[in-house]
Amino acid sequence: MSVRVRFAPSPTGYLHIGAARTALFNWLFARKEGGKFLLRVEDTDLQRSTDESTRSIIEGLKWLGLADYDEEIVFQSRNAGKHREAALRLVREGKAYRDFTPKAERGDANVKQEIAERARSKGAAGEGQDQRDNPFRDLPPEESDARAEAGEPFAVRLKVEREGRSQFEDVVYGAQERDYAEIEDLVLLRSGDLSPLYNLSVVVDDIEMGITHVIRGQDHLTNTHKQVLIYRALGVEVPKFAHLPLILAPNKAKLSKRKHGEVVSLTTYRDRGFVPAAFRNYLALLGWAPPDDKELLSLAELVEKFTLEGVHRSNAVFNFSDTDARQWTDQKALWMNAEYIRTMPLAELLPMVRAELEAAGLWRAEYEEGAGRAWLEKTIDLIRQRFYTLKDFSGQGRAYFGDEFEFDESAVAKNLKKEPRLRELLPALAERIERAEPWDVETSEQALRALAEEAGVKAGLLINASRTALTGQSVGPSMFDVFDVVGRERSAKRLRAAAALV
RNA sequence: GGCCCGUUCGUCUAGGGGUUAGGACGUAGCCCUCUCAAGGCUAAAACACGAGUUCAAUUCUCGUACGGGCUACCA
Repeated sequence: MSVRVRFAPSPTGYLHIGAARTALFNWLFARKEGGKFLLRVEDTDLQRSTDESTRSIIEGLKWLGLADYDEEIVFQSRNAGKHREAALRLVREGKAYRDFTPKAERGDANVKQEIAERARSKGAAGEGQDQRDNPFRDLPPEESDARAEAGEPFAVRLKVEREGRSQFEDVVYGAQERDYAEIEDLVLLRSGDLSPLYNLSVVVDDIEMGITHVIRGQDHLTNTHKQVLIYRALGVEVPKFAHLPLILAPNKAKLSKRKHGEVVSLTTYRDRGFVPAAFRNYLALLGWAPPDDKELLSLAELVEKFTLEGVHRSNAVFNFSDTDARQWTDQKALWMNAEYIRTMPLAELLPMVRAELEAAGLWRAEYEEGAGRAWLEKTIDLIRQRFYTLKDFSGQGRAYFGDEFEFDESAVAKNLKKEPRLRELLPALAERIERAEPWDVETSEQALRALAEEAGVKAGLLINASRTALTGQSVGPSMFDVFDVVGRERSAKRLRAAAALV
């Protein structure tokens, strides 16, 4: 049977990086196996689900290059009828039962509190109250039918056997067993509107979609037993399960939007200048490792090397600091982004730089073609060597694309103010530069070194002063490349202007 | 509380009965050098603990500790 997997996010917010990784692993597995990658939006919680979240999730997948799902998106809420039908069928077959317990007795108002109470009261076996004591569990079918027909509200619960163990094989975590006594008679359909609950919906949809491998976060591992029970009751073969280790915050807690903010949102990485391929590469290495030491992997290489067996069982810590701005996200992710920026084919980088320059109002029509285009490519290739994110092109790289840029105070202090003679040397250098023939990297260097020698100063003095004069900064590419790219006139102008800063 | 899962440098990880426990990020140093990166070289840095099995355990088994997940008429 050919592989069919799905990514099934619930649209209750932006795409979480953990979810993004789950999507990636599903995608990689599908592509590797020549199977289908499907998308299902689990929007059954109408209160919390929004169309905007759905859009942002799809956008996120698109950004990561995973939006080529093979079939129409399935919206879980639209299948509620099927889910209900399946549960009602189980009632008819005696595998599930109607629970007529009135609302007042349920006490499901504050569940968290209930769990806490349960923790305090030792000795209570299994989850919650043992539903096998539920008086409605063995209600004669006729009576159950009669009460239902009379309009008495009821929930539908799965009848879990009293003795025995549930088991399944997880591709990542191995053989899993759980005592039936640990599993309550889970609710399939809510009382009143008979709306389906998560575990039922997932199973029915996965059956409907012909899912062969359920690849999802480890937080679903324990509940998988419940789902296996539903598959069995429905008389359907269970798919293969592969649970993924979780991504944790530095304090080892589950990474959550509420507690950890924007670092967990995929859109943050897009907005802060990440190259999609770089972030995808980084994500792939969280909870999985290739068989060799190679870490910089293209999508094709990831597909080739990916195996579910290579996924590990221990959770991974996503290392970042909320006090140190330089470590706003994991250092390795940042490093990988820099690596991609400086080594990826220029043709692939260009559109991203363009978008960044356009957003910053630095894009010019002349960059489209011809000499302007050639200049743009040369310049980007030069400055990208030192950049970490796409944002740097409009930030640190600003002086290359426009005449309005800021002078870094410490750079001015260090490279301009330290030597009063620069007041005269800078204009002198400007003159020499204007006379350099032909104008290129060699002649500008000769001009500068000649002036330094005549004036009896170190070439470094003029070089560093020039760097600050031309770019406002103390760091950057080789100075003569900067002269070249900034151009003769602009260079001379900036050198003269900088004399005033000395 | 119960059940389940996990534990190799700060972080991501490789490895697996006998290894100088390997790589990457980060950190430090040196080289290169007009600055800063990049690059090259080097360094510091790990098998949670205790038993057992074994000639030998980081690797297997069992405990303990610690961490995580689940435990809803949420998804």
